[in-house]
Amino acid sequence: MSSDVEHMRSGRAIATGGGRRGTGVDSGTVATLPVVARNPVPAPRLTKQAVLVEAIALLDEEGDEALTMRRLADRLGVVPMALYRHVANKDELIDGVLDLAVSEVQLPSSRLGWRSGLRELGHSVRRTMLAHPGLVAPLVTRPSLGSSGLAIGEYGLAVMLDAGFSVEHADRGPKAVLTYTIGFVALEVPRRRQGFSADGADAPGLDFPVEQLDPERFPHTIAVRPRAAEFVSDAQFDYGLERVLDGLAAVQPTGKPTQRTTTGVRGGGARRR
Amino acid sequence: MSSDVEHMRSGRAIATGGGRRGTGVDSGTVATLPVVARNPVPAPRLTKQAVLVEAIALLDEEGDEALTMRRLADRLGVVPMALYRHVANKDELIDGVLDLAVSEVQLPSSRLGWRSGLRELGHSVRRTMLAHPGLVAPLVTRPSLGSSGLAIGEYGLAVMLDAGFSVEHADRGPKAVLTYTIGFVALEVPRRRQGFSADGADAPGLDFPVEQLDPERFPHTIAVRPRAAEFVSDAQFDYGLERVLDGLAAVQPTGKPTQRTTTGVRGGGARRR
DNA sequence: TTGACATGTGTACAGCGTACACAGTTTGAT
DNA sequence: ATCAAACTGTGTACGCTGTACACATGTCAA
Repeated sequence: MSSDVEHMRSGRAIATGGGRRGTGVDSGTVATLPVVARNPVPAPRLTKQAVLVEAIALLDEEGDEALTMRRLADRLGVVPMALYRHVANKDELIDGVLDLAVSEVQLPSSRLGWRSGLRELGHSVRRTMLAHPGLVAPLVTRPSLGSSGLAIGEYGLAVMLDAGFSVEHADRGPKAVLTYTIGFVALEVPRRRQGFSADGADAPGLDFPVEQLDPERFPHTIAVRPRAAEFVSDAQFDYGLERVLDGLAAVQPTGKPTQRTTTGVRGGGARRR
Repeated sequence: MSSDVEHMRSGRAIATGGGRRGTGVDSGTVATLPVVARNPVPAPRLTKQAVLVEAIALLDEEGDEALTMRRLADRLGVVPMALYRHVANKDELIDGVLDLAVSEVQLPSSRLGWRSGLRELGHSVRRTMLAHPGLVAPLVTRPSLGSSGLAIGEYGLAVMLDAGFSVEHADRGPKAVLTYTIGFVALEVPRRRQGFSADGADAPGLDFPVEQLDPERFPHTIAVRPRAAEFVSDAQFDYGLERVLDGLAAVQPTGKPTQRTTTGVRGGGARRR
């Protein structure tokens, strides 16, 4: 879950826990006010959590360009500089938001077997990223890998080692799956953003209609044209994912045969179980 | 050829700010010379090409954050707004630069066979993008796909159809390869940017040392730790790429067996044993 | 000569991230 | 009970960004 956003600071210090503020024992200068007027509630101060949560909401609602310190501060009813008491700068804000989103990724059951496990992992990652399209750019752009990312890695590792893969394969296999998955979503998101017709009437991401392609240069592209629009489809995602999984099956240690539906026979189908 | 910097028309005294435009080049003398010194040469005007070429140079030399209209204009010895005669806005500039870079991708020989062809294509794309790290973010971020991108698609399609793959596989297979490749490079570039030691002493992209991971939560990750740094290695790239290719081999039509080459292929070792 | 057209200049503006000095409240030590 | 230190939010200000707009200049066709 989200919770562990901050703790990774080496020193404790940060803490920011929820409840620590004590009862106001003093009275002091406040005397000018009636005693009763003191608000017993410690006042809901801004916290890093609150900032990150609001940031992700802003991102989801208004897109990545809308995420500015000023707008975020506005939504929190606060002046822009107030945010800097809780995040060092905008980069740290984005890292925090990213980790928050990554923490939403649902890890598949660990009883699943390597193939189903990795497949579900890929789907889960894609689902989460599509829910926060504004975070895809930061995801591929930033080097940081929060603890939530580590948990994903741990899952992949575990499921592969359990299946009898060597350490090398267990390490690299899930990385390949995630690389493919993240790459797909990264390419997919901007193409979804600009509308495209699923029937392939016009290929998304092309600056010009297929009609005016030079038949000399692009004979096959023209012939296959109706498929161009498929770059962002579920089916295309599944297809590539299954190919990676097939590739892993091909190097699986022979000791434990998996239910790969045998038959190198075409099968062609994207999904196999 | 980036040096087509300006030309400073002699006649013009108007000034335009004093000192800048230092980009040097010609004719220090001048000034206060006979008024008649009209320049008969039509003057090498700024062109869109020149702007794009200079932009890519700026990007490569100083990183993506350095690519601003003002800095680019400076390098061209011109006022910022002058650029807008050649590109509609910064987005179009970036699209142009991106397409220019993509056009540098060397397509492998078409006699190569699907497996080697796609492998070389992946390597070629990666090589090109690593040569222009500042362009990776735009590559995954923008929906546009210039004609150079189409040529890459055409190549993949051709090599697959030649090998006897069905239209569906010929369409989707190369897309899977490219998705993986682009995803890998996208993840790789920011991790390369922040230094990391290849020996895995500290894993890149981690905000904290492996030592302080909770052994309960991350047992396998800790055990495998030396491999963490490998996220950005050539070997990891090759590994995943070979898995995708294996996956395609698994759905290859049986009619034409391919030489599942175990040979050669650049040092990139991820081979099975 | 004229005048349309293309190209580069200069100024200006809104918006961005954030440095810095300050004010209010809360807390801990005395 | 007092006082100093510490947080946390405020206000102002700076440098940088992309780019709208009006204008100066150079070229070429009529």
